[in-house]
Amino acid sequence: MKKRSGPSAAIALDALPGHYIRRLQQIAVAIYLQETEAHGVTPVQFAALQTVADSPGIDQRRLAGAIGFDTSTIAGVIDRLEARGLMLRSASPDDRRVRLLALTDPGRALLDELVPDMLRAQDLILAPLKKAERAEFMRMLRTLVSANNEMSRAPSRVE
Amino acid sequence: MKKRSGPSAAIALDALPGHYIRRLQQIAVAIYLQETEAHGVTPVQFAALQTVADSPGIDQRRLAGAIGFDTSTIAGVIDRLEARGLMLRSASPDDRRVRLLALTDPGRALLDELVPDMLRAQDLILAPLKKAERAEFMRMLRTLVSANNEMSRAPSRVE
DNA sequence: CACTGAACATCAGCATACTGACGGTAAGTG
DNA sequence: CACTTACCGTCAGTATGCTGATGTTCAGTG
Repeated sequence: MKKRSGPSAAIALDALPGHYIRRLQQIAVAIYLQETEAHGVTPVQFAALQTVADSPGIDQRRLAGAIGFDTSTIAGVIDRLEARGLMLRSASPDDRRVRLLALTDPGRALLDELVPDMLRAQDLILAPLKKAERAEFMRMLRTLVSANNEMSRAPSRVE
Repeated sequence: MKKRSGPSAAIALDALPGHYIRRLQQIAVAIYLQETEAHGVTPVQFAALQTVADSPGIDQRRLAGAIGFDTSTIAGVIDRLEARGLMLRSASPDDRRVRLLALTDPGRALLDELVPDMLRAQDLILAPLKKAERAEFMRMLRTLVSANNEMSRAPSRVE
């Protein structure tokens, strides 16, 4: 299998899952940005907006858990959304450590405009696969992510 | 399926390929870093080292193309590898715009130490899948990446 | 109620990534 | 050979991500 038995043998990047996963992530982001260009919302910002829309009053910790963010990253994301007037941060009345999140009306409106474009991007990402393959690919993606969930610093937490 | 039929209906992130691709990329990097922790080489740095090892004298443009880097990103990557004494940049005698890359002896030595750990990480990433599924998953990954290659700013170029 | 430990948000530092722009160089054209 | 065009590397600006540390606040204990 190896081309040489000695050191510095050539390793084909093509054989490495990590390499393809990185490339696919680059491509998925590029497709998303192309389809949603008009709205100026990054993939991460979209995930934050959508999750807060679904669970108004969620705190940052839970938001991070819901999408697999690092809590040290999320502060900046929310800063930018807040600066654009799309999201609001407010102190929790019960626990002064906690900051509760909610969308503003413009935030909800933008999200509504964004969703169709975002869904089109998702279809485009998987378009090169045959229909039956797409479901299979998603199933394997879910298997890999849930089985290895704890490996990342920001594991997904349903609750 | 939808909670509401009107605007701001809940979109399950679970249904979005982009979300899972992002999570899998996070996880793949985390596994790689865990297995190669001792060497302090990031996934991107590894790809650069390996590619230069396979093609000594490659220029930055071609290196970027080989791994799907953006050329504006690669400068910093090489800066750091050069600062650690792992890679050398030298002016091309034929074209003074071009900088040629080569590994130093310590660079080659580090790469040799790194490869077994990196390969173990790759196995771990796909470990949750059954053996037959792994090949299938890689095949679909390749399909998605090559079909959408041109969508990213840094498409892969074999030559 | 003082004390300790845990939890939440944030920050500094480092490393990708992408956009758009720029200076230097080469190559093709008239 | 002067001129235009294209190419290579770089840089500034913005946005994730991770590690490790910090300040504030809460909760459990004696």
